[in-house]
Amino acid sequence: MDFLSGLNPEQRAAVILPEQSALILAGAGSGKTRVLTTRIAWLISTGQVSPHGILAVTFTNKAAREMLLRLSAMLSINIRGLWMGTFHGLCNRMLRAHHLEAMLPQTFQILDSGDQLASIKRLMKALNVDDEKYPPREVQNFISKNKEQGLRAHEVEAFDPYTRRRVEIFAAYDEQCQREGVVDFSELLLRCYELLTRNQSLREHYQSRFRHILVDEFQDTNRLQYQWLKLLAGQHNALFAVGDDDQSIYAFRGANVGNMQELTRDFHVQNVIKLEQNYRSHGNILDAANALIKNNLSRLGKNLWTSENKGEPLRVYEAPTDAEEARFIAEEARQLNREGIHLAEMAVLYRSNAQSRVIEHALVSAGVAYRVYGGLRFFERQEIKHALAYLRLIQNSGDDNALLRIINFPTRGIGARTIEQLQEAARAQNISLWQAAKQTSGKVAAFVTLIEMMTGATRELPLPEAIDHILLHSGLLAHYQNETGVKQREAQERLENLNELINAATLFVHENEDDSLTSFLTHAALESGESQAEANADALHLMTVHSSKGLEFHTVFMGGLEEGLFPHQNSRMADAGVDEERRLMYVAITRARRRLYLSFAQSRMLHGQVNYSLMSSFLRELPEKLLHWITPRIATRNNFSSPAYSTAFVPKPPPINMSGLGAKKCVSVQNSPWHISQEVHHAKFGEGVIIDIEGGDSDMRVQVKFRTAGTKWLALEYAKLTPL
DNA sequence: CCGAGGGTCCTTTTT
DNA sequence: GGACCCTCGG
Repeated sequence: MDFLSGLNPEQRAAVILPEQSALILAGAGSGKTRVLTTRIAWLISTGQVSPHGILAVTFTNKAAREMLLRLSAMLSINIRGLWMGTFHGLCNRMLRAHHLEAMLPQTFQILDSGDQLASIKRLMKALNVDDEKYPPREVQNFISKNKEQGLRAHEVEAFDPYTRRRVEIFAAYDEQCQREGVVDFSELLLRCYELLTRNQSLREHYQSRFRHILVDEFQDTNRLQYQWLKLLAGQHNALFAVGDDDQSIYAFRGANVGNMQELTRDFHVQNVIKLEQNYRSHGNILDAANALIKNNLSRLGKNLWTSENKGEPLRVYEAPTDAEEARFIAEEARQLNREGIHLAEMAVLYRSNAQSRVIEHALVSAGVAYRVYGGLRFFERQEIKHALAYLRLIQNSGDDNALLRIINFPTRGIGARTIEQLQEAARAQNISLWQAAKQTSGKVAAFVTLIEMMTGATRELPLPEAIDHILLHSGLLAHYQNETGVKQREAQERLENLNELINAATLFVHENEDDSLTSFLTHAALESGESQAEANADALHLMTVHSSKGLEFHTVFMGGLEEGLFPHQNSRMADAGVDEERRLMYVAITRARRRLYLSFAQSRMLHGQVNYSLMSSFLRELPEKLLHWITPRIATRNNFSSPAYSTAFVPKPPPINMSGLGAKKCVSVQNSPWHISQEVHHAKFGEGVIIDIEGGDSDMRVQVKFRTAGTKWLALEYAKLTPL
């Protein structure tokens, strides 16, 4: 088998495992996608199973596409019968095929999280629920979390009135969705799971079909997903799970790393294969990653190694301010680019999105092209959702969400009062808003006529032409074309996006056998699309550490390594939160192939206020010998004081903008050895940073933010503070 | 029906 | 600082 050549012994062992369940612990950069695809190719080409007998599951559409692409490059035979997709995509497929058994209309629509929230708000209004006491977002979370645990409203344990009320809303919400023929993301999974649980013949059909089930990123599965897999695997099928517990960074959205241990128990996994050889990074980078992640106690255990050389040390930069840090990154990226590294081969990673602003500003100033990942996706844009709502209403008149979105957009003089009356009428007769609208006259009736005309006119049209028709006759195009003044630019962009929607539909029709409207709407919901075009342009990548998972770059800038930001303050509360933050840092480090910059700032603008922080504890966990400090290294790291540091490396004192007290403070700062942002040590409280200073020479008091002991005011006369 | 203005919140995200 | 949401006034 020529595709087996080039695999290392562990990869090969994983690929040619006999037909049994297995857990492959695949470290970062160890070639896990290759192992997965080669395994499938090997199973098929050795005749052990036909493509028909394989189910391959991923989390993202991107991963599914990539696997399919690689697989078709390896195999010459037709792999049509093979099911490959995301959990949601696969569940959708089963539900459509068995919609009657699943008690859904064939053309059921999928609610994205925004639609779901709108749906919940509408319901709560109808039920007269106080949205101060029950914030809709929280209710949404409550519903999704429970569904992801496999629980229906009546199965949720509610011991307090607060939870009981939320359970009631949960139940009413599910009823509303059922009535309207819509399904939210977690419902796709839960409904499919229930379908297979209740329907023995269907379950047995799929069980006997999918002899091999392969799962990517297994550490990210939630409870329901694991149960779904277990159900499909039954007693006899082989569940081949690939994952990395050290890269589990999605506990906050329900991922359960424990599924890995559970898998080995439930499926009597004989041997766990570890892929530890890394094909991505130089040695120093891996050594740093290994040293860091060792501090997590509950691990399955793994140590990355490479046959490559050590490479260069990690470069550490301490900046006085976030703006300075950004300026450094921009400058360095520009320099590297001049030396021949493509901008697209570099990435700036950060813990939270708010950090991108300063960096973008610096990049603009330095004239460095960049691209920010994340943010609004194509199908989530307001104008696209409006256009799709027309299509949804045409498709399924029971879709109240869709009707409400467009009944007065573009404005056609139907006000809030009219809409309320419509909702009351619908509720009273237990009918859809559409049906209620049909009973009225006047402006609402005109709207009904408009939709009916559209329905008739588009029935026989190919999808792109149908969309074109709707854009024109709904008045959407005219609405944006008529925008003037400050909004004109924005409207122009929206018009371009609407045009792009027609292109997307054209492409969709070309690429899919099933080019029905339902299919397109499903596509829009399940694949919200790229956030920005121009993927080919050579631009520096900006993204959160989370979204960098799975990617790699020649050079990585990891910014904002400050205690409280990374690890994030809020993670201290969460169960094993700091461990998850550490895994996140591990992900960040292992993105770099050749060069890794680690930087932090003494002060940072956060929530509109200047914030002073200590260096991240994660940076301290990295072995000194792997690091090269670009700025003078911090004194504590040497165990001797470094006078050079404070004088040479605080070019300008951080701004203090309290007009009245400002002058006094500045004097104090200049005359005393203490200044804001200075790192200090206290005999009892440990290490901290000065964040405020008050009083004169003799009765001077400083406010210190300690690493562990919180923030305290200390009188310098009494407190034993030593500069670090 | 719109837009200005005020209050509130602020970690991470895919489907 | 700024995104978002709601309210109130024209």
